[in-house]
Amino acid sequence: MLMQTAVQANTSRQDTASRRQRPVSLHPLFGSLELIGARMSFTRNAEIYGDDEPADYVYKIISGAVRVCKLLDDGRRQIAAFHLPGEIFGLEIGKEHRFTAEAIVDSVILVIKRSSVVALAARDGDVARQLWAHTANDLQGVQDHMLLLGCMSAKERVAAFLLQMAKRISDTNEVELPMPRQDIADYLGLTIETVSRTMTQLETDATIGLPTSRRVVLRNRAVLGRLNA
Amino acid sequence: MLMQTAVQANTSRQDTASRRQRPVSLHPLFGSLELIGARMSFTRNAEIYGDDEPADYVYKIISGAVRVCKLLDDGRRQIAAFHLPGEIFGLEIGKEHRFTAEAIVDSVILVIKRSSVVALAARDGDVARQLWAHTANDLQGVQDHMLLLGCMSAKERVAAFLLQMAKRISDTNEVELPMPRQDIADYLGLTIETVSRTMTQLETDATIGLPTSRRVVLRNRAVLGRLNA
DNA sequence: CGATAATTTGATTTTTCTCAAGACGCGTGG
DNA sequence: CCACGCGTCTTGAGAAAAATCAAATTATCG
Repeated sequence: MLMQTAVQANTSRQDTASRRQRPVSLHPLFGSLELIGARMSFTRNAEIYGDDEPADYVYKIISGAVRVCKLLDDGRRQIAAFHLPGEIFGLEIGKEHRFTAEAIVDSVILVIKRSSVVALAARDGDVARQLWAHTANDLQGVQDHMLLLGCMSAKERVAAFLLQMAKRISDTNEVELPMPRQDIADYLGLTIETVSRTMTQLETDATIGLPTSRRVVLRNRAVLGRLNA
Repeated sequence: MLMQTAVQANTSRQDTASRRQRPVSLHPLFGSLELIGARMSFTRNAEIYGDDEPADYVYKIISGAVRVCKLLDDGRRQIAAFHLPGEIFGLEIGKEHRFTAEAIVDSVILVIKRSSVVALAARDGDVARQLWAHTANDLQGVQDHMLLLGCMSAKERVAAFLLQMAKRISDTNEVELPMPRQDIADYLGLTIETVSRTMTQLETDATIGLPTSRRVVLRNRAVLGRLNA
């Protein structure tokens, strides 16, 4: 259940006054969600919701980062997506979540009752369309990810990942990755050693720079991009 | 453009009278589509729609089988999904298709104007929800596929594929696969040789039988299922 | 400063791919 | 009816990619 988990993980909840001062998001549908959601804090590695739990809430990241993943019985893990501030996750059409969501770093997350969003959609066709659009957008993301997992070499996967993160996090040539190597590995369908070696290799190529293990400088986007095609 | 492709591929179109005799599908939303769609025939390997073409139509398979795929510049191909009779594909929220759809075998397909479905959704909230549900269902399929591509060994992928096809095609222990080995390989992110070898190995194990290369008998579902976890 | 977690690196094994060739199935025409 | 050609499938041998196992190095935090 969300509340059990969240309450355990929650270390502080902003009061209503501080919420009101926040600028409203520009996101078409979910801008108004700030008004009906509650902020919650999750510490690093805290579970936000679990696989098979009721999907009674929708989440929007205020700050931090989240991984959405599935853990198989034998310990193998696939990370389906990373989410960053401003993004919405956990919206399902079915009754239950199909994946687990965890905070990658300490995160503040807006938690909205799903029923209130769905009720809004029932009255307003625009909102209904935006729910559809949101799911369609998720679909597109997973489809792109599928191409990566099905077609690409380790080097291509890492390159595609770095380009994607640079675009999403800073849209510059320098990124601070919020997630550890193991998360990157589980996202890309590789082992942590292969991710590490590939990064080193890209650095040796002078395709990227690695001031620290988490900080990446894209030195040659042409090469990184060509690795995709 | 659909019409260019489809008209080329189309060899016969049933007349209105014969369409009317067909039983209406039980699918909640799309049952009524029979009334507003046109039947078209596509020969084996004919393109139904192409990547980046306008997504002006939605498709429902009457008979045959379809692959939805993407071809990369360098010739690598990823098959995102197979579709079988009764299933709907090609529904997009954006203006253009993001994948290519091709007939795997000679197929008869109902072609429906997207605008007529979307117009219906604008008036009827139930229909709108069903469009959403359809996309959510696609999402679920791709998510499952992602787990397969990201986590599983060749043997596990083939086993999962065979179980899935058996369930969808006949729900018995014997299946006639409509697609060639190369399609299976491109679906599973493997080479044709690895698929072939894995099939042979499963047959040697007595886990499956292979009366012909396309016909598969599931002899030991327990073993096949355990390969998934 | 020490303990712990995260990352990198090395050596080796396993898996899968690649390249090559052979076998099989099927339809066509002799 | 059989031979031929063509597309599909299987099999084998060797190469390449990535995984695994193990250890060293680096960063982080109290």
